[in-house]
Amino acid sequence: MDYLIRDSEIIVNNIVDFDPKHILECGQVFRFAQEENIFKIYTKNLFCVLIKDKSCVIIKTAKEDIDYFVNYFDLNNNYSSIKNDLLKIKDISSAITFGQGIRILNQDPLETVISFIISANNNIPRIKKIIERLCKALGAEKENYFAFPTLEALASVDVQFFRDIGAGYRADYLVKTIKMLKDGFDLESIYNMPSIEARKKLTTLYGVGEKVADCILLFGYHKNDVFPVDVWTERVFNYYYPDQTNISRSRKSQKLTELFNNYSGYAQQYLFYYFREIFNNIVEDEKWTNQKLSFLPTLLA
DNA sequence: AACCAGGGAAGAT
DNA sequence: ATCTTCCATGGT
Repeated sequence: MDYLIRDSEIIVNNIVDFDPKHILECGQVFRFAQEENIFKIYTKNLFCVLIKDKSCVIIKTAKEDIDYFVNYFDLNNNYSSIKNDLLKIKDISSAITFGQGIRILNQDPLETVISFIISANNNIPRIKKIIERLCKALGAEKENYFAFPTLEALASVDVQFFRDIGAGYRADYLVKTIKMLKDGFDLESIYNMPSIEARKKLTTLYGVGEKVADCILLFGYHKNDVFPVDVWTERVFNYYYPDQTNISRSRKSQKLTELFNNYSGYAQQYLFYYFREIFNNIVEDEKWTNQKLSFLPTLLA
């Protein structure tokens, strides 16, 4: 076991497979704050603090929420073994080394659905602000933060509310989807569905297309056999398959899923995180050689 | 089929 | 400093 529980703390010893920075920056979660080596994470109506030490990470939370966070951080999943299996499929060792501390969180389905509708065609700083305002306006007030709103609270407001918190044209999608959820769309039933069927059901929600559905399946339901393709992972695909850059995103996602099977979600996270970072830093970073830069034309195609 | 609909970050001029 | 581009979905 890579962790132990002591009172109201979880101590994670294997920090090769657990890095708060990697976990929080790989695009799966929006409610967190970082200061030095302290990370605050808000999820559903719960809260925890991560303290990064030399050789361990300490997760502090309320004693009664320990079990929730063991599951939330996916602590009973062996990421060393996942990485090992991934490398047998394709040599993505640089991506795995770069984002070695990534874990796929087990997030609340309702929060994931609402958050990723907001995420569509949007940037992370703005997504975070919209969700913050949403929680502040409709979430239960806790000691130092606001919980994510319940479905009932979400259903109590109108389109103008979502416009006012900055959701833009996604306001309509949110109102319509929340009404569907209120009218009996069963988020729990998704857990037991095969991914293909689950995706079909999720895309009937307003504002949920294929990419958003895949994010919900991966981050809200831990379905590992989906590969969300956004602008960054499309560049990953174009890099590996320079002769197929013109096929649709949907086909690209399908091809990547065929390649990685049940490891698709993990592969997506390592590859997304690595390619986004290297591309963002590539121009100003002088240590990148011409040889390493040579893949850029296909990467950007 | 091509375009638009918030808006803020980030790059370009 | 100000302009332009980016972003995923659904409707026209």
